[in-house]
Amino acid sequence: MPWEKSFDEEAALENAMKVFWEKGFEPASIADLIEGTGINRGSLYNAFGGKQALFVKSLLKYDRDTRQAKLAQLEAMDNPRLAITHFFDGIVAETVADSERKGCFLINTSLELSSHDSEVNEIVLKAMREIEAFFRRSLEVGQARSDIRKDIEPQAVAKTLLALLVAIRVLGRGVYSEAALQTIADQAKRLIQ
Amino acid sequence: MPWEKSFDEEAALENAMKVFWEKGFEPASIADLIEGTGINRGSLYNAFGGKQALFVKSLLKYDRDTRQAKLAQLEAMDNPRLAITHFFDGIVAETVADSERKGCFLINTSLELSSHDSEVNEIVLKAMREIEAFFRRSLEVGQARSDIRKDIEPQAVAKTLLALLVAIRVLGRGVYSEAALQTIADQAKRLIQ
DNA sequence: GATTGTTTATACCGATTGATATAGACTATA
DNA sequence: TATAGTCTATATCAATCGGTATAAACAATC
Repeated sequence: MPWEKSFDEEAALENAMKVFWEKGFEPASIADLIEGTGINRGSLYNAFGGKQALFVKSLLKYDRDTRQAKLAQLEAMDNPRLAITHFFDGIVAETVADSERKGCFLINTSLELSSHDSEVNEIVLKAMREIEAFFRRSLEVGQARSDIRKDIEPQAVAKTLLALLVAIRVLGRGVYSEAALQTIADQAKRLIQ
Repeated sequence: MPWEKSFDEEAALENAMKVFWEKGFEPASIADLIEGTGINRGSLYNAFGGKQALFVKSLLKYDRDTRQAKLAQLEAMDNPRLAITHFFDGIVAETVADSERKGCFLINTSLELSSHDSEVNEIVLKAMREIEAFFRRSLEVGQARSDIRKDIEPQAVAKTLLALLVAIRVLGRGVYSEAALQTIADQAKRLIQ
């Protein structure tokens, strides 16, 4: 064996993800990705395949590191009502903390690509389904523990919470200020009070 | 005078709008616009300027023909609660009726371009602001007529209604089925009951 | 029928796109 | 030190992008 890999493939993927997240699939050029990752053109193609493959890897990494990690953390709180509350407050805080207002990579992708690429579409759909499932599960457990009002339908309210989440992410990209986003988040919390 | 204009500029703009609506600004090529409008390359540049100018004209036309027309129609009902109810039911019906699931041109644009182009951004922002203002006005009038519960804050609920509208438009592009969208619409109606 | 302005049909421009190929620098093993 | 594998640097590819230019076809006025 001559030489083990030198550049950090995971770090490169992390940087590629940021480029795609910020610009989207089409507008992100190979030149952008080369500059963003810091690795060479040849290495990039060798390590990740092509632009499309790198995008899919980036999206999966985002889903893993951001969405799945967040849901696992909230689930571990073992306090459904508080978990949902934290979720929404966290989303607002996260949205306004990002000076670039990139929004959510998954939701951005759902509007840019989902209709064109079935593999990407599947990733986005799975993420949405699992967030909704998390809400529903939380509502049901919360109701069982008499911590969430029992006159709501978990199935319907879970969908509405996902809707409000999506809206905060979309409107947070430039339309609404922090106060306006927090207003929506507060209404979400009010739904399950 | 030699010859009056022959091709229908308004019809061409209508068709250009559909192309941009379906594909978005970047992915829509000049070739697509030529094919979509049916008019020639030279005529297109002569009549509309360039791609960017044609996009702005298309977006303004959509805003005029779709959003402004809809709000005016609902306002004319002079029944705030029913107007909001009709609005949401109509959006769901409209969303699922479109087999291409194009969503809302304005909202799609807000995610693709608003951060890059200030003129486009202004058009989108104005549209959002006016929809929210319509909701707020409707809620206030409805409360004054004791037709809408008075324990809600029009300002906050108007923002939430806009959020749910945005979400229906986004999730309607491929994530959610008609039933799921209707569930969200029903929750919106439930908010003001 | 000549003139005038609008349309269409192409050819073309420079720039950029994603992608491939090649050559050389580098480092760890043998 | 020779070899093998990985990296960088660069040249290049065909295709496509938005936009411009040119010339012919066309119809209404004079």
